[in-house]
Amino acid sequence: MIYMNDKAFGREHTRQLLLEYDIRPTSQRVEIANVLLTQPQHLSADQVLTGVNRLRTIVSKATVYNTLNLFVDKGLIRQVIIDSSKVFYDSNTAVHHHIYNEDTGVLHDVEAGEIMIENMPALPDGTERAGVDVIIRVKNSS
Amino acid sequence: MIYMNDKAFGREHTRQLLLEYDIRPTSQRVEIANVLLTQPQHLSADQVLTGVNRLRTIVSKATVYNTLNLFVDKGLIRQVIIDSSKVFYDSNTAVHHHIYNEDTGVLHDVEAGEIMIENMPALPDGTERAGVDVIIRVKNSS
DNA sequence: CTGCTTGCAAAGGCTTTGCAGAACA
DNA sequence: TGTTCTGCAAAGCCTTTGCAAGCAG
Repeated sequence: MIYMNDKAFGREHTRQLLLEYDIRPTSQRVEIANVLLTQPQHLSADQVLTGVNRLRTIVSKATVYNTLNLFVDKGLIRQVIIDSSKVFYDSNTAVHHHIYNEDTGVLHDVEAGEIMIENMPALPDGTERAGVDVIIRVKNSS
Repeated sequence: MIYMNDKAFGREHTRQLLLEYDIRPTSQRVEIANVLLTQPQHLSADQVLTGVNRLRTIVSKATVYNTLNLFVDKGLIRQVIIDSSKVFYDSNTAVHHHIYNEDTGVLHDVEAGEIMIENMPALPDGTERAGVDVIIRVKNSS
């Protein structure tokens, strides 16, 4: 299992990481992965696009979208859905939850161990658990 | 009228409900609220549009969107965000959570009492809780 | 060679908005 | 009368897709 901290190293490590996730490490994919691993954890597709082309245009918009979808499919990152117009890509694939400030748009991580969910209800017949998302929504106290 | 002869949610009842939420009960709003209250609980904007115009066109698309946003702002309904392309409007305003079947797209309610969340983490300074969303994602067992 | 990848532009889907006319207090 | 609503069409946003050219194995 790869842990967060192991991900943020140089390009060679990024290449290895992609290979471990069965992703061919093209130069664009390495750059995108590097942005995700180096920047603050929660980035929108547009932020990734901006980050990767900071110095000069390296990757097209279409490739950013396609690559992010690929990474999600392969399990390298996961989507965090906050509201209908805000999809974030989270390079922390460990089980954890989120606190979202509705006023500022800031998203915080909450370690899985910090929240105890008990009495998990019975799942519908023929189904098994795929994941649990907890989003604690906060607002600035007035 | 139509198939909505449900006595529990007659037009007069709906009108009163809107007034309680500080919403002026125009005819369009009453129709939209009626659809939300008599149909299965989780509807997309498009499903609301279809439902309300089932027999003949009563409400425009723009008004459906504007009205749903108004209802959310006023607290009459709430949004349930499943993924970036699936926003549902939930007329169950009681605190509760959801089970989402990723294979079938079916959304189930979970009574708040069925899940115990303990050790709620400290919130960031200057913020107060606005709500907690829990989505249990399941898939069909293979 | 053959199959992936990439990038551009175009297409899509969903939602919001500008504005004029209608409804309502 | 002055506000508030509604509906149409247009505009906006974000994301995906078609297709031709570029690369990799």
